[in-house]
Amino acid sequence: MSKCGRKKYIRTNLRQMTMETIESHQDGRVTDSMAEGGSAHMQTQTGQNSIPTLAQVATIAETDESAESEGVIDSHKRREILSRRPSYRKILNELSSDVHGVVPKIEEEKSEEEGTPPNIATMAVPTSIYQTSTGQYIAIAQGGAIQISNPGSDGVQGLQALTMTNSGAPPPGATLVQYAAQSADGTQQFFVPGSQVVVQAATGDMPTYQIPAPTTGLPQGVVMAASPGSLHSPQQLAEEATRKRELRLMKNREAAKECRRRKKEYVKCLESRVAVLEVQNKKLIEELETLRDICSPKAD
DNA sequence: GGCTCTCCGCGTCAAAGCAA
DNA sequence: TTGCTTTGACGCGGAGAGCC
Repeated sequence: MSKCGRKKYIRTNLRQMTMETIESHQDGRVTDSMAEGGSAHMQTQTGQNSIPTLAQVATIAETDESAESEGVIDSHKRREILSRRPSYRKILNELSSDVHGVVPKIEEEKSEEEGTPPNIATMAVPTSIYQTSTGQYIAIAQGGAIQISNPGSDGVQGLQALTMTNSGAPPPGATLVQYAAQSADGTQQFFVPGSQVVVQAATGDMPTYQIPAPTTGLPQGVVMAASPGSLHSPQQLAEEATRKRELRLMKNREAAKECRRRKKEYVKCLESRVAVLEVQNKKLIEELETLRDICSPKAD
């Protein structure tokens, strides 16, 4: 069996286990909501049968539990929950609001910490971080110092000197950045926050990029800076499409990492929850046995 | 040492979810 | 409706353990 074959086998088993969990719930209190879908498979909006996810199972379990404790269930709400794809963050945060102290809350975006390239994280806290089309990171500190790091290098090794000029008559609030392009084609593009997108290049051997202070009301977020000049030629359009794709892939790469981290945290929380409930269950069984002994003494 | 198995993380794609 | 985010699924490669 190949690697992928084995993985698929494991996944299939996981799905099977999940299905069994769902089916066991069909005998219980959530049967009405499950019956709406017609089967244990979730009915998606596109009409496809999809396998319920771990999170959905957890949601069902959570709903089941709350039904037991509160006795009142909004079936419509449950159907709504079951029909949606879950968000680990949301589920975990909801759990944490229900069970304080047991389930740690997933923190919102730690942008300062997680969004910072590893090579820059150990240096002075920058106010802006840009990425060039070649993967280099450019950090602009509050003092105006600019640092460039290569993604492959470690720490300060990737730093490159950068020349800043304020000569001439720059527009108010603008800082002129001169960066000697070292790529083969001599082109450099920056990814800059949306509120700071104005990039201007001078013709000649040394391209000049202008990054004014954020004065616009544009939403924050990393936006790829368009190369100077018009984008009307097919080649430029193709380059723009390529840049957009690279940006999308980069974002999705980071999103996937974050999603996996959340999923791991979510699974850990579920495991700890299981442990707590098992202990509770054991205690209740012992209590029940004790009460039985008291209420029905042996007739000797 | 080489081989196989198993686990893990990553990058990518596609589709669902969601907010404006 | 649209654009962005989130997440399941897939394939790949690396690492560690066990076996020969």
